[in-house]
Amino acid sequence: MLLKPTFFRKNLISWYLVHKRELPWRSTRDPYAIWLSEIILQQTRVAQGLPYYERFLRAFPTVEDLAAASEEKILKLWQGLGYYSRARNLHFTAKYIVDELHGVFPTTYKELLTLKGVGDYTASAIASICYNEPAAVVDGNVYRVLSRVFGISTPVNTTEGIKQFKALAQELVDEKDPGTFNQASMEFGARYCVPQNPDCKSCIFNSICDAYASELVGTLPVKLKKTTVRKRYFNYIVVLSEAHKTILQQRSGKGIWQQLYEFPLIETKKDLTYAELIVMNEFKELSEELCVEDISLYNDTLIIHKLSHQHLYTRFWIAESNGFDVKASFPEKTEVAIAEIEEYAVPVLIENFISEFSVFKL
DNA sequence: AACTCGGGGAA
DNA sequence: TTCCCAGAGTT
Repeated sequence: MLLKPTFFRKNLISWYLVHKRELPWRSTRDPYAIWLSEIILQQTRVAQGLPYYERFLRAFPTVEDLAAASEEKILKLWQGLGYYSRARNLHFTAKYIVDELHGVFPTTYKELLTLKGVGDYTASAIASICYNEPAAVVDGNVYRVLSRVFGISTPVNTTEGIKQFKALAQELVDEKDPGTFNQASMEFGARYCVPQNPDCKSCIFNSICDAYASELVGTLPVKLKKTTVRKRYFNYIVVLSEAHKTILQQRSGKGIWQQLYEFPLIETKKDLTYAELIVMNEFKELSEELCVEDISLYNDTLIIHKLSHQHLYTRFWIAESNGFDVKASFPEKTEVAIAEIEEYAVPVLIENFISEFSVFKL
């Protein structure tokens, strides 16, 4: 029973050294760069995160630069990447490291775990890659590889599954070069032991793989199905003044898109017709304050924006106004010159509208 | 233990 | 369409 872990460990690293991709964070052990890359790559494919990593490192070469930046600027740079709390935690932790730790990163798994936005995976990744600490990482790739090779059908998204896979990975991790082992197990899952139709016939592990022997490759890893998605109906009021200005407001409180900007929003339980919208008190108050003269529907067919747990059925309403003064009546709303609208961090739903709406062009 | 938090790519 | 990605924080 000692044979399989040894075989797995040795061959995995050999495979990695031949097949690994050259990625920018693989040519450094600077904890700032590694930390930044790991935060960006949480629940994010390498191809999607890579340009963001390059832009962040160019804009903020050191943790001091990041700490000194405004949250607005960081969120704008993060725009489109999703899971925006990562950006806010990134900023918070940068300031913490500069202000409280004299700009020096913690060097152990245990200490790294105390940083906001750094959980078990990220603490293990930084500790192993930067400081050679044998802390095993378990991400989506590792769950897949280990569940198949070792034939483990415990659901991965349960307390028991998380514990079991972490223990197995910890048992397997190379004590002498944990950083390379960790990256190898993830790379193998991402590039070879893929979710759908992996090429098992040519796999270096097909002689020891439990799932291959028992034809369970298609059913492992086991994952408990998630809850159903919630439907929401968004009506954005895009105000246009004669002075070429519009109104944006910043989302606050809990929920999606915290701190990002959007047009004034009227949310309802069901889809709204023109006649239903204009008799709503919420709409009447808004249009009165903003001196709305005329309103028309921009998108005839609903725009469906899909998030993990929500489907947003969206309509944009174009409201023409002959001028407004938001400071007095709506302190939470911001008057924005249309020419400067791209300065604001907005959700992709809003960005898509801005880039296709003719009035906003040029 | 269950929920929430984005967006995009692949099949 | 469905699945899932170099997960973490909150309830």
